[in-house]
Parts: sequence; structure tokens; C-alpha cells
Amino acid sequence: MRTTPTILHLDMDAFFASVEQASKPSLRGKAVVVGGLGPRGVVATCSYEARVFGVHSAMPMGQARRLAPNAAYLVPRFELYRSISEQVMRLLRELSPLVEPLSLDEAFVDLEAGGTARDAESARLAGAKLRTDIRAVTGLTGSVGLAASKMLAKIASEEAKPDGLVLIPPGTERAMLEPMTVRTLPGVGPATGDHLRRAGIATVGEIAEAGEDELVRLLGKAHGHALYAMALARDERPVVAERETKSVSVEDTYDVDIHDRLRVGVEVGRLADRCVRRLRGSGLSGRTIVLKVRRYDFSTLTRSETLRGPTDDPGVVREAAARLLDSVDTTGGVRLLGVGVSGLADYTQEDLFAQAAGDRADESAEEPEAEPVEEHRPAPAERRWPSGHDVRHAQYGHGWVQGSGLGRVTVRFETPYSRTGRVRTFLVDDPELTPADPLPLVPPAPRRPGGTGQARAEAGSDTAAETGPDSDAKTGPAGPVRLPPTRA
DNA sequence: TCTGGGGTCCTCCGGCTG
DNA sequence: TCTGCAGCCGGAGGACCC
Repeated sequence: MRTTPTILHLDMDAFFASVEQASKPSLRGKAVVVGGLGPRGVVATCSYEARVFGVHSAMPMGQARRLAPNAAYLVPRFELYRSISEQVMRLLRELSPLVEPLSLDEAFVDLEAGGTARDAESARLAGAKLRTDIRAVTGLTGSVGLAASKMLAKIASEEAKPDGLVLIPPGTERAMLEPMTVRTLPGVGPATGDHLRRAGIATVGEIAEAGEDELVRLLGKAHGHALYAMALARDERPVVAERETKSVSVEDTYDVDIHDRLRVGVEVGRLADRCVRRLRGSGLSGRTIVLKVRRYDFSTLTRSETLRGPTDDPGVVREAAARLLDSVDTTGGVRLLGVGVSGLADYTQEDLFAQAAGDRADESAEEPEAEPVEEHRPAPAERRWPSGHDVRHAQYGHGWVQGSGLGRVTVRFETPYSRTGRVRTFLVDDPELTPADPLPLVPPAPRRPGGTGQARAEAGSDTAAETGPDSDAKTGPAGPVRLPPTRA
């Protein structure tokens, strides 16, 4: 166990929603919800302003809309988030070569391995500088936790949220953990939490009191030992820069349950192709094919088949998935289908079957996906002009889609560095309106020497009220933005 | 309008094998 | 030759995380 708080955990604050607010001045200080907008969508992330209404991630979108009907609802723009995440990860790698990304918005850094910090004070300075740099480069805020282990660093960053830094001094860990609820510990979700609560264990201190044997009895060997160790603040897991992929899978939830058995078969084939494309894209092949089916009543079952050797042949994966489907009863309808491949190997051509199938496989893997059936897709206008996506108008310049429907699309013309912009409505096939790439959240540094400060100050404006005198901004920071109704 | 998508890890069970 | 056992592997499901 290390004795210095030199493991850093970074967690970007409400990442997707913050990116959207940074790129759209009119949304700053407003309730923003990012997630799937279809009938079965869920919330991916929401701004802190939306959390006030009780909205949280993983909540069904319908429930979120009931709680915060006036919030801005946007579809995720993963490409944009990925590019900003790369900027952040680059800053982390300047601190240490040992960076373990957990997702687009979270990572561990071993500061000791990078030589940037060997004691508490230098760790704190490194963390503070990181937060400043992230703000300068991306215009966003991140929370930093510093501690002697990964578990504690993660708990510290959670405590630091939003936009803060918390360092847990070595020696104080157990006293800090004791009163916390069991759900604080990583690996304790709703089911384990309930299980422990029924056994009279509600806090981390009570886990420690219960003893290791009792924990193993309650939760099994692996989970019991691990949880007991964590309750005593013992966590020796190292920061690991490279993680091997263990499986690749794709799945789709359908807006309407599929009842037609033939159609289920077609969808499974399509998913198998998509899965193989991803597999090949990563230069991998795999032995075990997994079919996942979620039925109309939300019951989920998986069927798997292990081949004699690894494959990345779409024909082989498709056939295996079809065989697995034969053993599943889909009467009543299915809401989700998925195909995955595990038992991965680096791409090798040991699979003779795949070699023999060579050309045919390549052809089918390149096939563009057939158009899904209309009933399972969003309305045409929403499909062409997704909410939140950037556009450019020949006359009015850069903006973003605020809503669309019934042949109209409503655009707000503003950029990350402008004041709150005005709204205009166009016909969906207006030739002057085209999709556009997102702009950087922070404008490129001006060429004149020493002139980077202004750009940062503008991009960092926090509330709509500060961004300009435009009418919409005057609803005040607490007033959620109202998207125009879909009728134009 | 109930409940996404892409992962990882663990447990349990049954069959096979030495 | 039969039986018991341990260990491994495949398959299924559950829990959790972001």
C-alpha cells in the first residue's frame, strides 16, 4: 500500500451536457439532458441544472421529460465528445505515462510513475494545474480526487464534484469511509446494496465490523473478500495503461417490439455483420458467438456457441447467430437483439474456414446496411436534422438544430464564442442549410503575441445572462430553455 | 411512453476427462 | 473394469460500471 496520495482520478463534470452547454451559449445555466430521444431512450448525462428536477443518468427519457418538461433534450454527439476527451487524455499523459482511461470522461493517473509528484503537496499542485489546463484547453471543468489508492481517489473526486479537488491524507482513510453508505464502494450496486441492507449492514464501517467471513458468506468469495478489503481502505490495484479487449458486441433496442420471426432473423444477421465489422476494425477474431435477446417483458436471455477456432468471417458469425436464434422462443415479441463475439485472439488467419470463405466474406462485410423498417425509425425531419447537431446556413452562418418536424427545422444561430443567438425556422429541404462539423469549444489562439487570455475568458462564460443582451438570455440562469414545439 | 449500449467480472451448473 | 473425485471448460445468468 502506498503511503502518499499520488493516484489521481479525474472525472469531467456532467461531461456530455457540459460540452453541449459550452458549444451552445443559449444553454449555459439551463437544464440540458443528453440521451436517446426515441420512445425507449434513456438519459446518458444531464447538466447540474437538470439534476435539480430529479433527472439523472440511466433514467428513462419519458420520466425525465415529465420531471423537466422545459429542459433542452439533445442526442449525443460521440465524435465531438471523443475529440475533446482526447485533448483531456493528452493533458493527463503530460503528467505521467501511466494513465488508465475508464471512459471518455474519466481516468486514473499514477503521478508517482510520472515523477510529477512524490508527496501530498506536489500531488495537490499537479491536480490543481491539471484542472486549470483542462479549463484552458477545453473550456470545461473536471473534478480531481487524490489519494493513495484507486478506490479512494475515485471517492475523493466524487466528493470534489462539481469543479473541485479533494485530497485524502494518508492515515485518515478509514475514519472518512466509516460513516459512508455501502453504495459508496465501487462494485456495490442496487442488488448488493439491498442484500447488505437486509443483513443489517448500511455503512462502510458496518462492513468492517461484520468481518470478512460474514461478507464472504453473504456475497460469495470474490466479492466478499474484495469488499471487506475496500471497507478497510485496502486497495492495491495498480493503474494499468493498456487493457486488453475481451469481447466485442453490438445491440439494438427497437422502438416497437418485433413479432415477425423472419424479421428477427434479418435483424440478427444485420447485427452479426455490424459486430464483425467492429471486430475486424480492431484487428481481432473470436471463438465464442453470443446471441442476446430481450423479450417483450424485459426478460433477457443469452445463448452462446464456441467454435473450434477464432473467426472474423461474417458468414460464420451470421450462421452461428442464426443457429442460436433457433433455440430461442420469440413469440410475444422482442425489444432488443444483440450479437457479440468473445474469446478474442489477435487477428490471425488460422481459421481455414474463414480463409476459404475469403472473398465472399469481404464482400458482405463491406455491404452498406440495409435501411431499417420505417416503423422503427424517428420521423424523417428528426432523422435528417437531429436535435443539437451543428448546421450552417449560407446567409446566417453557423448554428445548431433546436428542433424539427412537419417539414420544418428550427435553428439557433450561435457559436461557442458568440452571444446567445437568434432562432429561425426553415423548410427541411432548404438548399441553403447544410449539416456542419462542430466548432472547437475554445477558439484557436489569436496570432498576436500573448493574446490567449481573451479567448479563454469568452469561452469560459458560465451563464446565459453573462453572454449578452439577447432576449432569450434574460430568462435568467435558473430558467430552463424551452425548445420550440415540433409543429412549425 | 419504463427501463440504452458496450463492456467486465463472478457464480453456478453440468459434462468431460484423467 | 468400475467408481469417486478434482479440475477444466462451456454455457447461462446476474451484477455492476460509465
